[in-house]
Amino acid sequence: MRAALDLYSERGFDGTTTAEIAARAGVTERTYFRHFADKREVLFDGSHLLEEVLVGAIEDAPENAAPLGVVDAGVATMAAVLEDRREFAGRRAVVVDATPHLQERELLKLASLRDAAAGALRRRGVAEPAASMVAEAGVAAFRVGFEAWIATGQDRPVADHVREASAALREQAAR
Amino acid sequence: MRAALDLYSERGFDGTTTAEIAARAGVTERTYFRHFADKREVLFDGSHLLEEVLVGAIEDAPENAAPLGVVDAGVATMAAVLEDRREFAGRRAVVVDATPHLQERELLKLASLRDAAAGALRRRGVAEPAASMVAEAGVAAFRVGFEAWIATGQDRPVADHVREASAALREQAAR
DNA sequence: GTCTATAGTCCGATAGAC
DNA sequence: GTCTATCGGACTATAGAC
Repeated sequence: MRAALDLYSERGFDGTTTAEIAARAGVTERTYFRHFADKREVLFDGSHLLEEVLVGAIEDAPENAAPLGVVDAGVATMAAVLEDRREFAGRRAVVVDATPHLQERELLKLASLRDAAAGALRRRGVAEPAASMVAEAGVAAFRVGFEAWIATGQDRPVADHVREASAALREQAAR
Repeated sequence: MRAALDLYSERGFDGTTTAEIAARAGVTERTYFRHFADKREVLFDGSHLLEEVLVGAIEDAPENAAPLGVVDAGVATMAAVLEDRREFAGRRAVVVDATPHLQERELLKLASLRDAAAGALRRRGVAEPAASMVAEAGVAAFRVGFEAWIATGQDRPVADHVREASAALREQAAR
């Protein structure tokens, strides 16, 4: 993973071959593909951990709490996990933003996060389309907040940015 | 485009080669790649048209209309464009839902739609992060409404489903 | 670890429309 | 004369089969 991020940063995603990543990591190309399904996946390894945090937060929330509040709290918790990895997250974000192929994979991971959150809400009794829309809103706040955190040089906690994004949506919905 | 959709429906996306698509359309493989950047793009050709509809609707809205209302109206208009193509849209949705590679591309197109809407809102003076969040909410309503339309056999207008999704989010935001 | 199919790029040639 | 469409061959890297 480190070898890949370094190479993608140095030469760009398209300018890097899987053989080069494998060589820098000291393994063969076949071994690379045994660990990661494709050339992109190497940058998305920890994403299922975030999903567990979000789903867990939704499941553990008080029974009759408002769905949007539950999800907003969950995504803020999830964001806080990234606070410790700010350097890796920042370098990774630069590469992803520069590469459409990586953006696609990132969006698929966010969609998986959103589906998991919507499922957890439905299990709490939230009906459709409310469950899907609340999940979308939460993941959107996470994404927008994360981007602002990266863009502003990470001087404020990422969870603050995320909460600011969800507050902005609530305000607009009330107009 | 017809050749590709037919083949993807018959044999699946992975079971179809670009050479086969080209052959069925009566051109060479090289010609296929001059029209479409890759194997996926052939199913996403009209998407920039939807973007124009949405951005146009946002630009033409009354000056001090509420941003979320403007975007909701815009995505409902955009959805209505698909009403005429319900058969193509339905067949296409089946293939996309079955194929992660195509889902990724679909998500990228939705992200492009979202960025275009956020940009149009900023030009109207909406600040961040409100502009991004309102754009996310609108595109989410479009996606959720479209899926419900496909899932229910298209017996009600797609724009109805989209409006129902945005109404559900407003309701949740008020709790 | 070996072998192979296929997606996708780069080079260039040709030909009709206006 | 320029624009745009088709086509061909050779090539490389990704990714899957075994």
